[in-house]
Amino acid sequence: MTQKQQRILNSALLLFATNGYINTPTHRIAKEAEVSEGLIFKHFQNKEGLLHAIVDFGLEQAMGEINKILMINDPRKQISETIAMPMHLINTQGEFWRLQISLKYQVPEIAKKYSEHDFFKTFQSVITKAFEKMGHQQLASETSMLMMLIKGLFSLLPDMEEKERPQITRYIQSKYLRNPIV
Amino acid sequence: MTQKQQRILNSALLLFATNGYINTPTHRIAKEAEVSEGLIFKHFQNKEGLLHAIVDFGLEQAMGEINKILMINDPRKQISETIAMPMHLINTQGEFWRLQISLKYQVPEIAKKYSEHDFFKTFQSVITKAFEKMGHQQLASETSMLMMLIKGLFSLLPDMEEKERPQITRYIQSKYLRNPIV
DNA sequence: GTCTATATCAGGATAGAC
DNA sequence: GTCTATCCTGATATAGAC
Repeated sequence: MTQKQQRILNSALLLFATNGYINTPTHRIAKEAEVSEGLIFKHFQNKEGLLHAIVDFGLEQAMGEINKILMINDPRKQISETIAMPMHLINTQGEFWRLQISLKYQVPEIAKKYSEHDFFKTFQSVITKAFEKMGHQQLASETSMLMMLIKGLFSLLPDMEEKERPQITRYIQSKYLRNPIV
Repeated sequence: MTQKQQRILNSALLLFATNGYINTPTHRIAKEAEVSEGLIFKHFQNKEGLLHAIVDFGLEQAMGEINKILMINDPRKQISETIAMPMHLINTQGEFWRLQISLKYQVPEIAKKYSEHDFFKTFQSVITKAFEKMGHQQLASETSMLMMLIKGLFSLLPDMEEKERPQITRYIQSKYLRNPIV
């Protein structure tokens, strides 16, 4: 990975996250990264290749976080940490998650492909197993309900000030753990 | 409003909602509506004009719903109905709200402009006034919290089956009304 | 690895006839 | 009001030199 390659990735992530993938022409990325436009294509084949490089890297980083949760024993603690995950990820990889969320509306096919990524699969399985340990009845519906709420967090949090994020996160945690949904 | 004008609006709404505004070329709309491409521009000046026509109409319809809530006396009932609003709107104007939600990620400037629309202003003022009547202390933060949750519903519900939508709606209603957030 | 120059093409928009 | 033909621009992508 050369210096310029790195610069391209950084600039692209920033621009994609800010203005959207579709609304970011490659010449804009080149300008921002101070490289020639052609270089982008030499390194990443095409614009979509560039996007993939960014997303793959971002999800790989995020995997680290989810693996931490996997190692927790107390299932209630696991659920609680899972609910806090969107906040943690958005606090640490803000641009990436902004981009990630926008993909669904910009390049649905690609977003769909990534929704099958290990990261999201593990996310879901952590929840299911935790609920199982807690002895919940309707595993499937409990799980999908919580997944929904978490999706909601992913789309809400990026628009909030960082210091406001814990409030809604704690809200979901407390209300959810107090009496889960039937 | 001629027949063909109507057909253009219908087709555009459907395509915009399904594939996104940016990903829908005007010739595709023309084909779907079975009119010539030029006609779109004669009637709506440009692609953006077409979008405005669609959104203005959609929001006007939605205003009717919010006005119903305005006439309710019991503030708790008002809050409860407000939380149910995303579900009602998405059930009745599904395509339009799919589009509306996607705009933020597709044409941010336009989405921003519409976020100042009467519809959203009224929405917010209904909540504030209801909380006021209920004697809440931190009006501003209570209101913005609920607005957040409602935004979340708007982005979640379109992806759920219609019959699953009441569940999460009722969840928010019950949990929220039982003990609102501090 | 990197740049410059250029090909290609799709999509938005206009002109003019009917 | 409506259609056909056409223009024009901006964006992706390639070629070839260094």
